[in-house]
Parts: sequence; C-alpha cells; structure tokens
Amino acid sequence: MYSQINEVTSFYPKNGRVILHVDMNSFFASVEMAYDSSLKGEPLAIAGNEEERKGIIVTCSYEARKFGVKTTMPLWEAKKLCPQLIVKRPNFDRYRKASSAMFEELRQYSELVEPVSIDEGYIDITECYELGTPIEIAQSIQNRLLNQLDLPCSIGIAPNKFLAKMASDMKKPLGITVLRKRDIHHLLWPLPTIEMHGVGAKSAEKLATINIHTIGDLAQANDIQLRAVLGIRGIQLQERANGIDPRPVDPEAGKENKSVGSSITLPRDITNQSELLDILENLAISLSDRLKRKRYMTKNVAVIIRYKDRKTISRGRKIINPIRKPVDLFHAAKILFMQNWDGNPVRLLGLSAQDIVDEDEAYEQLDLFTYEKAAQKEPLYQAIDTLVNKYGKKVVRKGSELQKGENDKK
DNA sequence: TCTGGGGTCCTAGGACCC
DNA sequence: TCTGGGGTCCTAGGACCC
Repeated sequence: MYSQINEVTSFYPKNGRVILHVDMNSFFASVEMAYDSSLKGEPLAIAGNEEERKGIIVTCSYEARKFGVKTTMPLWEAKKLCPQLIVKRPNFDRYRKASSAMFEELRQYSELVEPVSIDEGYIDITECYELGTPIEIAQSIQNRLLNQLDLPCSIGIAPNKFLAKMASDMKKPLGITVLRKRDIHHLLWPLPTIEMHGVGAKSAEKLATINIHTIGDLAQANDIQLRAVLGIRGIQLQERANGIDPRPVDPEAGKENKSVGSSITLPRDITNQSELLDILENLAISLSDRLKRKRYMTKNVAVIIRYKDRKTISRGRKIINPIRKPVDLFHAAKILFMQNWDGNPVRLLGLSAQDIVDEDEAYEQLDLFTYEKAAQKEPLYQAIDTLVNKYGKKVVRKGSELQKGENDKK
C-alpha cells in the first residue's frame, strides 16, 4: 500500500493533471437498497412494466449479475435466468435526489466537478495536493459516499478524462484504479475495441474489417485506412487510444440542454388516428411541463414515429416564435404527424423540442419580431389545420408548405 | 414473449444565395 | 444552349452513451 502511494505522488509529469472519474455502481439498484435495506444482498433489477412492453432491465444489482442478468435484457429472459429476481419500477425522483446529494459530496473536494450523467462525473484534483495523494483522495471519496449515502462507486485516476473513464470501468464494484499514461500498453491496449468509450457495435464491426480488434491495434492503425472507415471520428478515437485527451473538466458543461423530449412506447401498436392524436396531445402536455420546469422555450418541434417494424422517422420544423404552451406544441405536432404518418401501426410516439432557448431570451426575441410577423405566421398554421380537419391527411401529406398541400388537392 | 426513455454529436444532402 | 464554387442554414438519420 505504501509503495503504491509513493508511486502516485511521483508519476505524473510536471504540469500534468490529475483527473478522477467517479462511476456509481449499479446506481438505481443501489439507491433502492439504500432506501430499503431489506433489498441488500438480493438479486434486484430495475425494469419497466412487462405488460406495457417496457420490460427491459435498466439496472440490476451485482447479485443479479451473477445469474447473467444484464442491462437492456428483456425482463422475461432475466426471470428465466434468475427466477427469484426482485423487480422494482424505476423511481426517477428518488434517483435525481440521490444524484444531487452525490455531487454535493464530490464538491466538498474540489469546485472542478463535471457531472456527465445522473450517476457519473469527473473531478479535477490537480490542485488538491493538500488533501492527500490522488489515491488517498479517491479512497476518501469512496468511503464518504458509502458512509454518508450508502452508495458504492468505482473511481478511475488518470492524467485525463478518457483514461480516468476507462480506469473506473476496470474494477467494479468499489474499485479504485490508477491508469498512468505509461501503463496504457499493458492495461488499455489489450482490450477489445468495443470496450473503448466511444466505440459501439457498429464502429467495432467497421474496425474489424481493417483488422483492428484491440485498442492497441487502433492506437497503431494506419490513419488513412482509419479515416476511410470512421471518418474524422476515427482519428479522435486513435488519439484517445494513445492516451491523448486534452478536454478540460468543465463544471458548466452540460448545464444547458440542447433538446428536451418526451416519448412513449405504446402498450400495443395503434393504427387509430384519433387515439394517436390523443397520445400526441398528452406528450405535448408533458413536454410543456418539462420545458416550463427547465425554464426553456423552443423554436423547433419534432415528431418521432416508430412503426411496428421498429423503423423510426423524425420530422421537425423550425418555428419563428419560441413556443411552450401545450396547445402550441400540440398544434405543431399534429401538423407534422398528419403530414408524415403513413397510416401503418405505430409502436412509439415522441415529441421533441430541438432548438431550445432560455425563456428570458425567448421573450426578448418575441419583442424583436413584430406582432405582424407573428400574425403572418399564424394563419398559415390555421389554414393547414383546417384542411387537415376537413379532408384528412392526404391533402397536406407531401411537402411542408401550404401551397404544396393545395397542389396535391388539384 | 426480444429490445425503454433520456440525451449528445456528427454527417450528408438539399435549398438558397452570391 | 447546359452551366463553377463557396458559404450557410436546415432537416433527417445514425451512432453512441447512461
């Protein structure tokens, strides 16, 4: 132990950074166990309702993993592997609260905390030498989260974000892993490409076609070939594979949303138009609520339709004046839906606000546009809506402008 | 009996303008 | 009388992540 700590104090090059990646272990399941201690030590899974076709494993405890239960596995399959599996519905309010408490603890160590998702974040502890060595700090954080919140985590220690992320993945649960740059040859490079953060099934497949199977292969690959299969993204991945990642830890990153959406997989496929429009209206209400809570308005609304065969389309349009009211969202959504739904059974419906602006900005913008402009836009929507109501979707099926709708009618 | 819901980023192609 | 080359904005889809 002593030699380990001594190494850590000396291994970073001068002016190098020390970044921690804190990754909560099976977060949702751990929060449920902290809330109800009778669940501790049990095979526990968090999953949606099977009857509503939402029965997939969102997270599961390590006890459940021993049976082969995994994230995204259908619930029926998980129950087959582990008949005694305890299943809980997700309680996102509870997880959000636990998440806030967790990040509050992290901020006790450094201001430079960047949340990445509900259950993981980076901390830059380069300037925190007075708190101890990096390993001592990591141990302190891990103990603190466990003692104060009853939540286990794994921590990666490295000179940059990418390596810290890869390191936190190497030992779970309750691991602390140091990944020095000079150790990537034997710790990182032997791993298959699919294990790399940023490489998914598709990219791994493409890489295999040019004989790249491990992260080490990727690190040493011919960059012309690499660019040919993965584009500029391939070059960036190669840099990361070589341990290069200059991204700073930015506490402000991710605070502003770029989009807010609301979607639902329907309990059964639906073909009935008025039923679908009712669902769309409910989505508009829930999207409006969420925009309001986040103090956003939107200048672009998109409808997402997934058909029975899982083919998914999204159709959006820009809106001149930012909107947020349920009626306005539904109005835009209805037009898009009527123009683009092909009449086939629908599996999922979604509504997304894609070009969001802060509500204060939105009101300023509204002042910049004169009311005449707003008035000019409105009759167009109303006219399309009238046609939709009168003639059905065929009238305005093609194209996005009213004129085209009229052409179709001829 | 398959495959949720919330996101981000990147790319390609078309429209439009000069 | 057959048509260049930029640049920007917008839309749709795909890949990836938790």
